[in-house]
Amino acid sequence: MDFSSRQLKAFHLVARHRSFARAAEELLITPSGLSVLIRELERQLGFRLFDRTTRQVTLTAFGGELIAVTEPSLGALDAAMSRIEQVAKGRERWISVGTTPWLAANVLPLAIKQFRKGRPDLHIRLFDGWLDEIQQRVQAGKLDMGVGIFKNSSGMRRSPLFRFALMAVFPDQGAAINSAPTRWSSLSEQRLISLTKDYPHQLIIDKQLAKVGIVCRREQTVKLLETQIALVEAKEGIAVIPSFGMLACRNRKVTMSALIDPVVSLDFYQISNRGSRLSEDAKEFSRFLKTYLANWAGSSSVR
DNA sequence: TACTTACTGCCGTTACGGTT
DNA sequence: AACCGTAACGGCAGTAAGTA
Repeated sequence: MDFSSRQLKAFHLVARHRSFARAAEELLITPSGLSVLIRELERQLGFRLFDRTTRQVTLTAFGGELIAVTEPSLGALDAAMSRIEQVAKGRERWISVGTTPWLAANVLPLAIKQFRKGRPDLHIRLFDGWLDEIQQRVQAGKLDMGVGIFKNSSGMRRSPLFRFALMAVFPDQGAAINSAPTRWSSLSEQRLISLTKDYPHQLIIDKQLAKVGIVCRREQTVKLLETQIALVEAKEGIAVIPSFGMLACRNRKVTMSALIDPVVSLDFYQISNRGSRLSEDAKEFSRFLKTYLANWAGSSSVR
């Protein structure tokens, strides 16, 4: 069996458009040419990919299986080709990094700005999305790396970037940071403003609360860290957040306090595709980010 | 060794026919 | 009329064999 990436691309286009004519248009060939392309692919594979009449084109069961198997590879191939093309064309170099929206809005841009002072030739493309979305893109080769609280997963290379602590956020107590730490046990009976379970750190917080047998009155569950902090400011309850969330508290009348007994840490990881080597550029940015996060945490005492 | 020629395979087109 | 399939054909590039 020996088929070309062009045949594979043609197959995906016909599957997507459910039409030879429209797929051929996108491929910039005539429908007849596309028909031959698909027929030849089917001959090489030894099975039909589409059931077609002059009225409709539908994927066969085998075609459906082939789509599922080849989609990630084709995506990775496209991404790799476009990266190589960019390097070949403009000598400009790109790496792409995915992270969650809050980090993408509050932490990464400044890190990128600082990194680019030393490497103006290397551009960073930032993707903001949820963890599963980032993981899928890394797997498909559309992102060089992802940054966040990722679970270990087969096919993914995961390495720790930084460790954050959990902190409690209270309505204003006269200072941004309360030097006296807060015990988990003292959260008992507090009204808690939580994030949805989309956030892995919320699961860790819930687990810790359950572990030490604390029953909090679950006041509200919200989607954004900013909303969570704003509700604490409005004295609707308290929150438990990762220390990197301190940025979100800067312009709010709230007081943060380190949580102890026990100190619970939150690991931030960098993930990349196990199947492909991380480029030297991506490795360089990764090393920079590690140092940057450590300095950033130190300067804003968020550890 | 360098060049020419013939062959082969790939990719595409046009023209036309069949089906809905 | 719209759409897909088939047949015939052309252009191009690669390869093997022949020749000076």
